[in-house]
Amino acid sequence: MADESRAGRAPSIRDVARIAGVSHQTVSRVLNDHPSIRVETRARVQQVMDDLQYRPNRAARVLVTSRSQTIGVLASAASMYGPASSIQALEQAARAEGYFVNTVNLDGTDRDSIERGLNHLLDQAVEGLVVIAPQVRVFETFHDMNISLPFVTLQSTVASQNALSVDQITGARLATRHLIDLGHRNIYHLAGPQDWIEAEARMHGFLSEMSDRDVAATAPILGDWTAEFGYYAGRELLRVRDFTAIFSSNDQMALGLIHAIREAGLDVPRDVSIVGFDDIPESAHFWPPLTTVRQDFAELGRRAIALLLGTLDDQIAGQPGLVPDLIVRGSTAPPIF
Amino acid sequence: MADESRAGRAPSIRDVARIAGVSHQTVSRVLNDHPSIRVETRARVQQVMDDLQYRPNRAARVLVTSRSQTIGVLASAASMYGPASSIQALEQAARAEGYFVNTVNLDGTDRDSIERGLNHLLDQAVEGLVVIAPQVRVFETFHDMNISLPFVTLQSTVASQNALSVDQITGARLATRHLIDLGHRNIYHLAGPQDWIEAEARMHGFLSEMSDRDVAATAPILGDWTAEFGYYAGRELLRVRDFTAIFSSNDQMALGLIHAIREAGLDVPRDVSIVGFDDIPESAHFWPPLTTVRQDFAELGRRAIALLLGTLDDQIAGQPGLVPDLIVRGSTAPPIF
DNA sequence: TCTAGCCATGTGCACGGTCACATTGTGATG
DNA sequence: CATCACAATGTGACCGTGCACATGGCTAGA
Repeated sequence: MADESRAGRAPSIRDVARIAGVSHQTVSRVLNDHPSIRVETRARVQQVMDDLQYRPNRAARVLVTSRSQTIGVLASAASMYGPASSIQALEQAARAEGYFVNTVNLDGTDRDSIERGLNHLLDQAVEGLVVIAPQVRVFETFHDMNISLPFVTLQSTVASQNALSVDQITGARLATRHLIDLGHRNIYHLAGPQDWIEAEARMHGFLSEMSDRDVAATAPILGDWTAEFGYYAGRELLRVRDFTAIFSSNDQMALGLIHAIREAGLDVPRDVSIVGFDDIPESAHFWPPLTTVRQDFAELGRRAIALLLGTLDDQIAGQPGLVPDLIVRGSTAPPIF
Repeated sequence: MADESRAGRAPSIRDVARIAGVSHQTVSRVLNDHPSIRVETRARVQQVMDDLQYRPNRAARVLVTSRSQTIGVLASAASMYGPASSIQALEQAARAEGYFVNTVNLDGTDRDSIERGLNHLLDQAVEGLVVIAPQVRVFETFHDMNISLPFVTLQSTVASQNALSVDQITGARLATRHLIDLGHRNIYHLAGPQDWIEAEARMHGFLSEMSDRDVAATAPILGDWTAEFGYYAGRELLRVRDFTAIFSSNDQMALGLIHAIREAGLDVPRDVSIVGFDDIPESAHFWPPLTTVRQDFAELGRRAIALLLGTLDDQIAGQPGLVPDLIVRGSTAPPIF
């Protein structure tokens, strides 16, 4: 019937060309801002494109150029505060550079899940990869796959060209030092899951600082990041009350700890001092407001894109990495003797 | 040099065909599980594909079929607890149905941002859209664009075929009723931003319930969802202490309120009862544990996919929508007279 | 034995762009 | 005035798949 485009297919470059009375190549040139086009011609073609509501077919373009202008993000634990913040910032940074971002949430840490996610991204012909692999397992599995694409890993605290992270050891040391400086000598550490790279780094930082200051440390407790776990761990710890401070590996567990402590009729920070990690937005309004270690997740995301796109200035590149800050609030105080 | 594939291009269906000694179409059949292929042939082709590490070119496939097997998610506020939970569940559900998911985080609520995000998804030839549009503005702007694609909107409390949401009004009524039943008569409502659909619905639910029970209501306070705001609003409210309970439109603001109340030397729930909304995982460990309204965000995400793919059983389709639950914990008690 | 019908496979084109190269016309230069 | 460079445009092939249709062989029924 209509002579425009048949079979429900969207108008193509050739439809535009025919109506505008030019060759398909000229239309392509308009599309790509080629300099050698008469203003008048460009305008006419543009007009037809608007009339037809023409939109270039990305698949066709990707097919011939093998370039997608897309960066893939492989994220595990994407709903946690840190990763979520990084992703958001990263997406914005990428967009500013003219790139698209495709995010895949892994549904597990097993090799299969990772492969599935990776395949999805490779199918999209992504040109680079940002891997948020906070778990050892994901990190290693990913590396084993030896990808030929340029990629950057986030939150993995590994001395490497393309691994970006906030210095967890320093952060943990800061937290621990703060407690020691306040006079605490019996300090527990509620760590994250064993298979999380950053959890291990924080634990390491804690133990190093304790040892450097000649304070005896008990074995850290391995948690699962949830407030729930912090609560039960707190209850357990309170059965033998042989500590005056706890350094929790994240804010949620710290919240659970405080809950347990207070439920036992004790006070934070009078009876027990608590330090968290991450500085989630809620921490400032816990009761008491939580002393914690702040990491700049957004900056991490931005740097990932900069590194990936190679637009990293020497200035930033020369920096030793992101350093976290200790935010002292109300959950820490000197111990009572 | 090598006779395999030239110019760094990945091996194609034809490379596989040549080496396996069949036509490219036969390879295509193996790829698509066509029934009429001799087992032996299939095995041989499969072997070559493995050897070459062949992976089908999605762009080519999309180009010819105009089907992408991809669902687009247009998300605003994707880092908030609700949307994030829905997205994660939705992604999993889609994957189970053999679909991929592409998520775009809007970087603003203006028309331009929405258009950019939408264009990105359309470029990917998505076959359906899930729009997480909790703000009025996003919701309306999106509808104005009258998309020809099938789509579902989430979190928008609108009576419509393709708008899915938890019943906010009921939720707000539940919270309010709980407070009234406890004996409270001076109840404030700390609402969400005016331009959020669900904030308005909750406010509406609050006012309706108050009016139904003949309890006079003061004008709600318009917040911004943050604990920070809740804190300052609390401080402000406490200057004239003319209430015994506050229903906060989300848990974060409730946290801020509790902070302010406690800082003023008062107790929750003895002096003031607080009810939140959402039941974020931390709420159970606030001090006191927060009475709040739980919404099943994950189910919402799953239903979005089911609705979009039309696999929704009549049973579910007939249901009136998701109903939230009141979770009574420690932040509410009868008022002191 | 002939033929219909199905199985297994092959041939050629279409999808919607980009790229390399060809073809004009035009003004500057010697 | 011939030559040349360049601007503006056109032509045809190609990217890697899937689809429609063709082909040949084999089996079963008339």
